[in-house]
Amino acid sequence: MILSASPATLPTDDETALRRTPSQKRSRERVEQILACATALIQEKGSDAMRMSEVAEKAGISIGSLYQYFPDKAAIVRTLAERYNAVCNECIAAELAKVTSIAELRDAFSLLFDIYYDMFLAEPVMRDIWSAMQADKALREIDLAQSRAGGKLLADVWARLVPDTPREEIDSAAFLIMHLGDCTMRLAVSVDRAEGDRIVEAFKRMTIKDFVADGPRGGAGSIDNAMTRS
Amino acid sequence: MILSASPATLPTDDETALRRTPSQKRSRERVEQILACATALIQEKGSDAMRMSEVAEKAGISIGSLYQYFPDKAAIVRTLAERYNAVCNECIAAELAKVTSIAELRDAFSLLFDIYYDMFLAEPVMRDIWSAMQADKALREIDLAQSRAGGKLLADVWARLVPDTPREEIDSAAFLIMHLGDCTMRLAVSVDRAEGDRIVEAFKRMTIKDFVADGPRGGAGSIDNAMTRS
DNA sequence: TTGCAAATGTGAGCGATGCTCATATTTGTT
DNA sequence: AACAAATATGAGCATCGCTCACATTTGCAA
Repeated sequence: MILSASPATLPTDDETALRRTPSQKRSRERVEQILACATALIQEKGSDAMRMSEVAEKAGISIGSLYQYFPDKAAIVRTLAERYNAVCNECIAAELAKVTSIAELRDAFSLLFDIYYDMFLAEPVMRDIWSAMQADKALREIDLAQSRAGGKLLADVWARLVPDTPREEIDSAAFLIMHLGDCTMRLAVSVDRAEGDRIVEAFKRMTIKDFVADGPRGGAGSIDNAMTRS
Repeated sequence: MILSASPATLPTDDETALRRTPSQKRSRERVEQILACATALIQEKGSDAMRMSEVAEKAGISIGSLYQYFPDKAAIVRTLAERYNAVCNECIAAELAKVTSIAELRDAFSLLFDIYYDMFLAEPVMRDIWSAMQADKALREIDLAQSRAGGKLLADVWARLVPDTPREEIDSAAFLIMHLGDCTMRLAVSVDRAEGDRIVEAFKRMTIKDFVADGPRGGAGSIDNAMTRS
């Protein structure tokens, strides 16, 4: 599991998500333990079926203690979501940093979605959390913020490569692509593996055509550029 | 509102969703009234915050009567979802029926997503239902079935136009495009109108490039066809 | 019209669950 | 040792989906 493997390198919890900032060592450990137990329970039965009483019991603490740190059940899920996002962000930033040409952008994008797909396949908890997303408004906002952040990274690169396209258009297209990447992953892992693979490939081809055609508006390479623009 | 405007032309309720098939006129009216009140409440406060007691009260019936027809709260939402789907299906089938060339397919697709976008903009209840989707497994399956159904319509047309592409690949790509269409609509209506418009346009361009390049695999029109295939 | 079974209606209340709060215990500091 | 701040506790409250035993209405045959 991504999170438990290297908790030290991950960002500290968003303070807004915690009810009380743990100042003593014992309580800081307890927060980590709560998150670990919640992760295990989500893996076992899903975030929806996860009971706060179960989390407390598994962590060996009382219900009251649980609520000392997390204002509500959703806050636990949100904290985990933000940690997963941080991992994704590092991947995206690392891959896009190297890009200096459209061909490289295409390759980076292809690789990025392979990595992303592997993560989704390997992390049932991550999948569950994104499934629960729609039910929680705050979680949805975290998700969109994530797509915006990734989209901005992509748009910065993209804008440099196709300087004649309006920035607004680039931003919206990059935001959309990042978001649809998420959607594609969720879809791909919900069907059988063979179809999941075909779906991910189809998505990559679709988006890559966007790049090869020199930007979101379609460039000289696109046959029907004039018609599409009208 | 789509549903209340022409309830007679809509498909009768999926029998599996109803606990008891209403045989008398009174109860059939009651089912419709329940759905109408539920729609109003979802519009007002969202399906999550909608209380069964409120639905009963607004419909002027008892809690018990409510549960005579709908086995649970989700069943009400599901029934509404299926009605919205039926409307969408008719649109898709109607537009795709006319298509005999790739250019026509492109135009039909463009028009289809404009219609779809308008529906999403005009129907807050529809939006809410799709947001609640992830929380309900059965609802998610309805959604995927819908994408599969639309995808099949698209794949049939597509396969005729690009006969050399493996059918499996076409099916997966068409399924993906339909699903991503949904995702794009949900995203577009969750941001401000100007950005929503740009997002829908970006999606259409992305998918249209897919068609113009002669199929999901990319055809002779695609510059880097050989590279993409490898 | 009357009688009767099937259909439909009712709402008190059960069970489950997220969460609170008054109180008890532990920790760090002087 | 004393004390305040931090932390821990769990009985119990409030909410909500849903059930069930019983009442009422409807359609129909005699």
